[in-house]
Amino acid sequence: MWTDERVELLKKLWNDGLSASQIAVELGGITRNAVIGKVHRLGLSGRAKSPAAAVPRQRKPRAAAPILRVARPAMRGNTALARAPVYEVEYEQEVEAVANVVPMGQRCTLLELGEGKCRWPVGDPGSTDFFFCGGRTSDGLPYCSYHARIAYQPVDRRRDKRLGRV
DNA sequence: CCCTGATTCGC
DNA sequence: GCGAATCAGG
Repeated sequence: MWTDERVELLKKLWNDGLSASQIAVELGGITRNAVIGKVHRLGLSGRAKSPAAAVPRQRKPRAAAPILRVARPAMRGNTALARAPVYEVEYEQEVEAVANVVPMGQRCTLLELGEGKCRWPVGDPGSTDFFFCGGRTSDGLPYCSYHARIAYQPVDRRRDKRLGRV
């Protein structure tokens, strides 16, 4: 039922650049088809050419969130502990870099993981920004080729690579 | 496959 | 007027 109120909200959200499905969720109890249909009838159709570019995703909203780290391969017992402070800082840089590389489309949650999806974790598991890579697994490994490359390098080499000392 | 908006057409 | 089904595109 399109009350004046809901139509008003629809106009606002549509002009704010939200997608039809997002608006459908906001309004509730309605499908994106209904939203699109209404948008057409209102003559609001035709927006920004590239919605993807129009909606820049936020990153690093939190300044100093507590870091909960997941276990990662290639960590070597004692030495890992010794270099933890340094690694911590660099890990955040790595996350930022990786987060900008992994396409939105393939990212997935824990429950969405499955055979053939890269299980590499990106970010702080406690954060809403956290996600698993979800890329195509390579050669039966649980990682995509990109992350497999990182996973099987010793910590030292990985750090060197990040610091441009390769 | 995930998603996007556009269009059609029976209700 | 409404929106599910379908289409075309990324």
